[in-house]
Amino acid sequence: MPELPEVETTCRGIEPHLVNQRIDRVVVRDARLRWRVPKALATELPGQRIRAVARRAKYLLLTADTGTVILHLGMSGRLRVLDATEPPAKHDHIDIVLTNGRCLRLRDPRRFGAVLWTQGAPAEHKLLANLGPEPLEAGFSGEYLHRITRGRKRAVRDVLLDSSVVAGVGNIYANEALFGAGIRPTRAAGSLSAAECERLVRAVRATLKRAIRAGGTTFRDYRRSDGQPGYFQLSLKVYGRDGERCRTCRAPIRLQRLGQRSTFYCRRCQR
DNA sequence: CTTTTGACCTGACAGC
DNA sequence: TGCTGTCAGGTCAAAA
Repeated sequence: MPELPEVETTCRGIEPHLVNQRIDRVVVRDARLRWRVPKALATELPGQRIRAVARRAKYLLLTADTGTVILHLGMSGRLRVLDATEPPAKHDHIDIVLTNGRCLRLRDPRRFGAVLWTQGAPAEHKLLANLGPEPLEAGFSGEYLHRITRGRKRAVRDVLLDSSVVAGVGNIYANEALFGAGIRPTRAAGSLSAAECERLVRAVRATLKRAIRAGGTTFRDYRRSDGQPGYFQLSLKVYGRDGERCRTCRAPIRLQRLGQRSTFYCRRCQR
């Protein structure tokens, strides 16, 4: 469900409600997420203050006094800040209850999400240690993409989804960025010229920025932390539009299976 | 080393 | 209405 723009939107939405607040208790109704939710969460956090809320790739990092909560929304996760007295619904697995009576509540029907606790530097945590550069930061450049794709036969779409290459790009935005750059998702990554890599990097950046500005994409059931939908789905050029006409050239958008997942492209605009 | 595949889950939706 | 099959925004671990 949530890709980088959705996680960023969530991060910005919850941050003002959490920073400098003190944690009263942590309620774990179901610990069976992707990895079992550690008991340390409920024993360590009460009494601590949340110092910062940040995002790295699709992970949210809640910095407390003695450690950091690492939170991933998986495919179906959603975070909201509401009154702690609000009765939990089905799939509302975890509450971080604040002393001001509010709480951060995680709902995750598919339980592909994760909530972990680390006392060390988050960047050195096993899950974060091998992440590539943030797509909106300088480390993700055309020169970088060109260099690391030399000799690679993988489809360029799959390279964009590889979090060790670039962090936080999912299937929707990979497809949208490839349309923006005029490159077919199925192209071998190693076949891209330096100019194409530069175009692709610019397209990834532009697509993500516009999606963040629109509050993310509500394709199925994503919601912002305040319950509002995102609006970027109105701007999608190819994703989910198979059979419909290309907004640029009117040719029908193609759906193709690439690996296990769908990819969408315009045969005329993307080469 | 690179690349592909299977696995983890529930819910929404299409088609019968 | 209800059954069955398919698909889904992620990503790790194991296999090829």
